[in-house]
Amino acid sequence: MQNVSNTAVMKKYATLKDIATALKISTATVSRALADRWDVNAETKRIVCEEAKRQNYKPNPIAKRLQNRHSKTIGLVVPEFKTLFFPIVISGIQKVVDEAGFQLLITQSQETMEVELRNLKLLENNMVEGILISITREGENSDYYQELIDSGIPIVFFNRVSSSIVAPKVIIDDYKLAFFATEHLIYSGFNKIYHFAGPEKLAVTKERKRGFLDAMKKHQREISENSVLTTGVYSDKGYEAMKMLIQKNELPQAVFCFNDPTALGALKAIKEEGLKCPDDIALVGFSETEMAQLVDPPLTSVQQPSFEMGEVAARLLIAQITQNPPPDAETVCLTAKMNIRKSSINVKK
Amino acid sequence: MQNVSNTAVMKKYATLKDIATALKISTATVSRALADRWDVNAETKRIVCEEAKRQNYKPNPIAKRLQNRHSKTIGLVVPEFKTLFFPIVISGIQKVVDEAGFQLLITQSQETMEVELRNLKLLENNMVEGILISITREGENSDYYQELIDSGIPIVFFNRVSSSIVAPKVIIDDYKLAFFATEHLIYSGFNKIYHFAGPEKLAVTKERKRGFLDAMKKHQREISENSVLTTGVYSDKGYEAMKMLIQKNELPQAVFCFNDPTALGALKAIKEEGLKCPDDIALVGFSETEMAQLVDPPLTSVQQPSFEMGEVAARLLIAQITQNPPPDAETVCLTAKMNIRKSSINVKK
DNA sequence: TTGTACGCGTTATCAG
DNA sequence: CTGATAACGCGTACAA
Repeated sequence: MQNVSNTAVMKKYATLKDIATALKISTATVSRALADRWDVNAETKRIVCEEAKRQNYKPNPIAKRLQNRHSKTIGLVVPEFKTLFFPIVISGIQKVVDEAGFQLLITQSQETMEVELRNLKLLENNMVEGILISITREGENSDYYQELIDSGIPIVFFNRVSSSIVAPKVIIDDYKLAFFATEHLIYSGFNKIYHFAGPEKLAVTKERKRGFLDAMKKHQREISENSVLTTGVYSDKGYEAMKMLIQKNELPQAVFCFNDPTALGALKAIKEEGLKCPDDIALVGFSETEMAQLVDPPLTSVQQPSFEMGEVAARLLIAQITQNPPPDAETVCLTAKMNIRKSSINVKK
Repeated sequence: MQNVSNTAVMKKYATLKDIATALKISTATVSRALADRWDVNAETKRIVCEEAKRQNYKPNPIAKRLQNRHSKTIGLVVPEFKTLFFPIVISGIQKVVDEAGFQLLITQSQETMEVELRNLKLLENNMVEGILISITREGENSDYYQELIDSGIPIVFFNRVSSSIVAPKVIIDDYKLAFFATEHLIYSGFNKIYHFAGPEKLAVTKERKRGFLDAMKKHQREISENSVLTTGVYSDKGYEAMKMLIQKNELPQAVFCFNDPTALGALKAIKEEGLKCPDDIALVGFSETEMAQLVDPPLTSVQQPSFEMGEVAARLLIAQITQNPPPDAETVCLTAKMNIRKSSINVKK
C-alpha cells in the first residue's frame, strides 16, 4: 500500500554520466567539477553542482574503491558480547576509525577458534586493510594470523593477545595489577587468600594468576591445593566455586577473582549461605563493571581503561595501514586503577 | 625488522587476468572455470583451479559489487552500548545476516539525533541495501527515514521505533507488560505504588507509563503528583530519585522502574538509607539484565527476548530487500516474560 | 568449448 | 578549460 516497487537490485542512483548527458558535457568534466578542481570553469562548476543536486547525485564509493584498490575498511574480531567490556572497547575503536575515515566490520567468534577462523576469512574476502582482534579462550589460529600478516594485512591484538605472533599489541598490565590487588588484601590483614582464576588458555589468566602467586610468595603466604580455583569468566562459575568451598567448610578470608561477574557470583553464594562480605569473606573483582558500585557491599575492582584500549588499538592499526614503512610492532601496556570499596575492607582489623 | 614493505595501497591480489596470462588463456574462460560452470572443459577447469590456488587467488568482492549493483551489506544504527541490551540484539542480527550472506555495518548514534543522521548518511554512501535502526531518545530524524525509504533503502525499526513512519517494526508489548508488572505489585498487596519512568520522548517510555497508569486506574489506586517520576535510563538517576523520595519521607511501598539499571540504582539508595527491599520498598525492573539475579535481593524483572528481537528484525529487513514486491509493513510484537523474584515479594502479607 | 568485447562508476592521463 | 580514452576486476552476451 505504501511502498514503491523495489526490484531485488539496488535502486539506480544518478551517476556522473547522467549529469553529463543532461548537461551535454563529458563525464570527465563533471567529475572534475564535482571534485572542485582548479582547472574547470567556474560557471560550468556551478551548473554541474546544480544539476547534481537536482538529480540527487551521490558518488558511488564502490567504484572509487575498485580504482583506488583500498577498501577503507578494517575488520574486528571479538569473542563475545556477554559483558560490556568489548562493547565499550568497540566504542573506542569506532571513534578512532570514524575520525580516520575508515569503516568497521564487526564480527564475533563466539569464543571458538573455528568461528574465529571463518570470520578472519570473511574479513579477508572483504578486503579489509587491517584487522583488530582479541582472541578466543580456546586458543590461537596462529598460522592464519601469520598468513594474513605475510600477505599484507596488518593485525593488531588487544586484550587477549597472541603469544607467538610478532605484531602490535595492546594490553593492560594484568600481572602488576593482580599483584597489587593481592597485596591490597594482604596489607588489609587477610590471611587465607584464594584466587578464582579464568579460562586456562588465556594469557590474561596466566598473568593474573602469576601476579597473585608472586604476591603471596613475596609475603610468605601459604599456597594450598585449593588456593587457585579455575572458574572461567561467568558469574555462575564463581557462584559454584564459592558454594563448594563453603559446603566443604574450607573458608578463605578473602578471594581475588578473575573478573567482576565471577566475584558477583561468589558474592551471591556468600549471602545465600548466610555469610557476610567482607566480614566473613572479602572479595576483589577485576575489570570494573557498572555493577561493582551497585551491589551490596560495593565491590573492589580493577578498572581497565576499556574505551582507551579500543582507541589505542585502532590507532596502532591505522598507523600500520597508512604509514610506509609501518612502525615496528610495539606492545602498549595501559595502566589500570584499583577502586577500593567495601567488599575488601577488613572489619576486624 | 619483521615487516615486508607495505605501501599505502592495498596489497596486490592475484586477478583473473593474472591466472589467464599465466595459463595463456582468456580471462573469460578462467572466470567460467572458477565459477564451475558446465560449459567449460573439465581439464581446463582443473588446470585453472590449480593455478588459482597456486597464486592464492581471491575474487575481488568490490569489483563484483560494482557490477551487481548491490552491496550485500545492511546497516545498523543503535543508540549506545551502555547496557547489554543492544549487544545481545546485535548477536541475533548477526546470526540471521550471516546466514543470509549479508554483511553488517554497525554504527552508534550515541543517543543524539545529529550523530544518528550522520550515521544514516554514512550507511547510505556505502550503499547498504537496508537499514536496521533503534532511534535515539532525543527524537526522530523522520524526514530522513522517509527519504531513505523513498529512495529505495528499506528500513526496519526495532525496540525504539518511529511513530510517524510506515515501515516494519519489532517491539515488545511494553504496554501489556508494564500493565502486568503493575498488577503484580497490586495483587501482592502493595498500596502506594510509584513508577520511575524513562526518557520522555521515547515511545517505550510512554507505553510503559500508560501500562502503569491504566493498571492503577483499573484497580482504583490513587495517582498522586509524584507517582510518576522521570528518571531516564541509567542507574544514577534511579538512585537520585529514590534518595529524594526517602529524604522527603515520601516512601512508596513499591516502585515499578523503567529498567533494571534504574531499579538497581534505587536499590542502592534504599540500602544506603538503612531501609530494606522488599520489606520497606519493593522493586520491579524491566528488560532483565544479568545482574537481576545477582543482586540482593534478586530483582523482579521483565525479560525481553533481545536475541530474538534481533533475529526477527533482521529477517524482516532481508525480506524487504530480497522479495519483490516487498511484504507489507507489519509490526511484530514479541512477548516477554516476567521473572518474579524476591524484590517484589510482600513479606507483610 | 573458448575468446572478444562491453559495462558497472569513477578518476587519471593525455590531447585538443 | 574540456573531451576522449583507458583502467580498476569481474561477469556475460555474443561470436567463433
